[in-house]
Amino acid sequence: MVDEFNAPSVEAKWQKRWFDSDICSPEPEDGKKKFYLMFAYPGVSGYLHVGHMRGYTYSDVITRYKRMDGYNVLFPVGAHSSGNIAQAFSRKIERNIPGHIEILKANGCDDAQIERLKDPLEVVNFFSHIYINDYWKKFGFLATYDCFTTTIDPGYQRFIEWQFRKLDKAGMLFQKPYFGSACLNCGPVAVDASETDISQGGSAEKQEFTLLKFKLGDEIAVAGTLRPETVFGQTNFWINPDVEYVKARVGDETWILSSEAAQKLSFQKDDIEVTGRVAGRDLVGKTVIAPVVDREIPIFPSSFCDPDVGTGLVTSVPSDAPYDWIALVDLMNDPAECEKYGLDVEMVKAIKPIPIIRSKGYGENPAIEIIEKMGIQNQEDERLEEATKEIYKAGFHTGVMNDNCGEYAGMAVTLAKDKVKDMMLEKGLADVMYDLSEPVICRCGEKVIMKKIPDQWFIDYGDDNVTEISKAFVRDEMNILPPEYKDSMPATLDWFKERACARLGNWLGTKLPQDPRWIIEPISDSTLYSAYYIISPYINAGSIKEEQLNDEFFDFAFLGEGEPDALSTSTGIPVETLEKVRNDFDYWYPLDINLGGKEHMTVHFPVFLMNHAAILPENDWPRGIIVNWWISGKGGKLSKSKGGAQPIPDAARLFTVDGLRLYYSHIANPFVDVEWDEASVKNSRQIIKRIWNFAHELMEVNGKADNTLDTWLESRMSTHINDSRKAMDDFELREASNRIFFEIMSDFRWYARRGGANPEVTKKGMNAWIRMMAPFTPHIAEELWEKMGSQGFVSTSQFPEFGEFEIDNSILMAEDFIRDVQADITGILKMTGMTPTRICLYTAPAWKNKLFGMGLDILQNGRIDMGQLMKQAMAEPDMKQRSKEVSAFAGRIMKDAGKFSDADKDKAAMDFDEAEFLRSASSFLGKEFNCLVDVFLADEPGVYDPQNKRNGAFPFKPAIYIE
RNA sequence: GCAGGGAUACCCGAGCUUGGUCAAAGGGGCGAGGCUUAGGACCUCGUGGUUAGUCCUUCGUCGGUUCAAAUCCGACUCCCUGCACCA
Repeated sequence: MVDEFNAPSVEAKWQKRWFDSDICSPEPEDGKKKFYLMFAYPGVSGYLHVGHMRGYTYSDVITRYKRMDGYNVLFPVGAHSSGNIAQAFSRKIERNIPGHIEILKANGCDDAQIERLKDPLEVVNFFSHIYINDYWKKFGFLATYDCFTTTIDPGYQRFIEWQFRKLDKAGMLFQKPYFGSACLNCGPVAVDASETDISQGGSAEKQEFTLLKFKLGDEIAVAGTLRPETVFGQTNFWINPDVEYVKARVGDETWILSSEAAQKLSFQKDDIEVTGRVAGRDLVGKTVIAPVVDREIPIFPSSFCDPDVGTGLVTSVPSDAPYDWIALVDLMNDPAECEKYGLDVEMVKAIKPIPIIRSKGYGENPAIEIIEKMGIQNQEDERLEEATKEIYKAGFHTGVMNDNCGEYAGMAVTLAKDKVKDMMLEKGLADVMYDLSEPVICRCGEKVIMKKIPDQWFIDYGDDNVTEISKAFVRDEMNILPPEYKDSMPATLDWFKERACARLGNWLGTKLPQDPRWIIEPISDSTLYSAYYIISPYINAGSIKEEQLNDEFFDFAFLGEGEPDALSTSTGIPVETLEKVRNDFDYWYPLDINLGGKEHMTVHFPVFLMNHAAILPENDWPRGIIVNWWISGKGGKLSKSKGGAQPIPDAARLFTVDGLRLYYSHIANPFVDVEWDEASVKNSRQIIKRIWNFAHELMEVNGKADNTLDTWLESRMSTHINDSRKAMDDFELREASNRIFFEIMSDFRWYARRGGANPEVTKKGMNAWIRMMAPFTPHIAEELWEKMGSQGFVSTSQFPEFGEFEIDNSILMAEDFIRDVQADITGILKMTGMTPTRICLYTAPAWKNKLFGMGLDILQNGRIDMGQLMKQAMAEPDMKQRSKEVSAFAGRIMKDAGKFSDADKDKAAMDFDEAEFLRSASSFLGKEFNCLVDVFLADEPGVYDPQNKRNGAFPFKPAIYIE
């Protein structure tokens, strides 16, 4: 019995040997082809989970293959540490957020370490080491660890400063006002579902309210709306009688609005000052002049006006706003309420909705329709939100403005919305206010508001030139997977306009060189780092000092500008070092593959490409992108109860590293999300063990040579090598691993089952097999490689070449044939339920074989052509005799012949002697079915055939009679 | 809102770009047998319905193109995903 596969010790053994060798520190070699791959580095956000290892593992498998295919491979790793994640992490510890510390402890973090992690820099430092040592090295990644860098390293920051000066020179940096979310204590905060900065409101959206100005005597009542195009349908004005509004001076106007709105606007306007107050109830019953339509409309009371939404004042468009209509209905039905404010009920009842928009699926007044449809009774009904959204959606997408909308008549709502807004802004009838769709609370507990940033810095990704050259490059030069992403990339590049690239808060990152008050934000400092990886080993080793990294250095290293002698004088870097750096860059660049998760599709990958296009010459632009999807838990995140939440090193122990690597490679193609399913992972682990045991059995093989079977095994290996190579070259890891880990194994089994036992051929096959496994499951491959007595690392051996094995198509075909016969016999046995004592096989008569040969001939020259076959056949006297049979058989023959349409196969088929082959295989079949097996020719006179089965024989499908 | 993806047999998942060789790869699960009777390990066969190896009906729904469609076209229904200063 073989020793059990001791994964932990085998893993440790080979990892030590690899990392003690120089595999991971490649040097440029003249004349040797190179391959440069990186994965989008992870943000330092704490412990990672097994899902993250999927894409990283792809990277290692691909680069291992390339290395074995004769490439010099550069595969650097790094960590993204700028932005607020490290800080957010520290703050979570300080605030003792539930669950946070538990996760740390579960991952083996002790109290003292947790205490130290209150410092964001320690977070970066600590987790960088975890990523390298506990994840990537533990998984056996032959990455170029010398390159490791994080985005807050001083050298990296010099690089980013250089990059931003380059962007500036290219005219891609500019400033303009911007409205962003911010906390009054902490400055700018990100509002997003991950809620790194905030404690509540992650799903809030930025909303733009158009502020409509209504004349009310000398003052202006300001109503906020999300639908400026509906001003044509205004019938009245809503105010909450129970709210105290404020008067505020804005420029030379006096506005009436809620105090909350005035507060919000104070962060968005330079000159707003609250000057007084006015009770809502005091305004009820007055009239205002509605903008655009210039109509006098009455002010009515309502309870739905929320002072914290918009301005707390609302213009009423009952045709298209469910709230407005139901509030009117409420008021009509409540004479007492009218009385209270001195309103004439009849006047209220006289208000008629004004149809302004035709939407698909709705009549004149969509709001009324939907209220009736949903059975909404009054303005307190919570479903009004839903109704509003529904109408908004229908109106926005399908609506067309009515004839009563002036110059906008007939215009689609999507267009009219902005046109009407712009017109009002231009004429001074309206203003704009930004708000969040729901309350957002900062981590510090303060409310998050929308704030005007008058001089926000942007990168102009809308630059026509950069956009166009990037699009063309994607189309003509880049290898992007999946193909759908390649197809949509040009549209994404077009869509990408300006992007805010720096912030004023207290974040980790590089100061904007043009204005050091700003810190460059984390997307914008991670677009060109594949270039920095080339020089980071020098900085890590101390042969280039951070202070020597001036712009001239980067210009020389990355652009080849300047002279090394002069540069050496100005920087103090030796000329040889400078020349080596430049040579490295020349050799390794461009990047061949940037591999990253699907979250990068709309932001990182496009800006990554466009920065290259803007700064580097075209022959240094990236050649490829591979996007990988995620691993999730059932119905969402990975979790303790459903598995997959354990620390990565624990998973590696439990499932073995090779098991996990095989799982990632084989479970699905890279372009779908995968649910972490522990049964599947265990199965992958089992496969590793199975291969271990099976390989040991194969090593014991000690039989005789059998030319047919040996050649068959070799031929199969040839096929597998050819197809695996093709799959790997196309980055189809699933296809390749399926072949290597399942099909090759099953071929070895078949070989043994048929009686193959040649130790030389077996060892030769195993030698290739192990090399093919190596990119996927390097640890077991190395161990088996060593046991087989091979020298050196399998990791640095040559991936099998197509010519290593003999290939004989006729033998491949013959084995397929015997399997078909076996399957047919099994089928009959299953149907009849009999236990055979004798099996008789009858090969097809000569005339059928002849006709079959004709069919193959015709097929070789083109497509199936029944007419020609019949014509040709009838010319032969022996065929003519049995013309009826011939025509019946011809249709079938052409169909079967289709199987041999392959040029090699049809030749083999023509020369194949079925009877002889079956006779040689009869002892095998006899063993399989445990009975006597006889082979006859169907046209042999007087053959034993009690049930007259032999007439059913076809070429490659012998007739079968079973007793 | 902008952009994109998918619906395949008990389950997961190939295949669809280049229509025929697709009843539809490969796993898992389940069933039968073997091997072992030490740890649910391993091997073989089966797993739409039928019949001596055939034939029939299937690849979200409806319709179309074609001698021929899971594969091409149109419509529909239902799921999912990314992005919006999060990386």
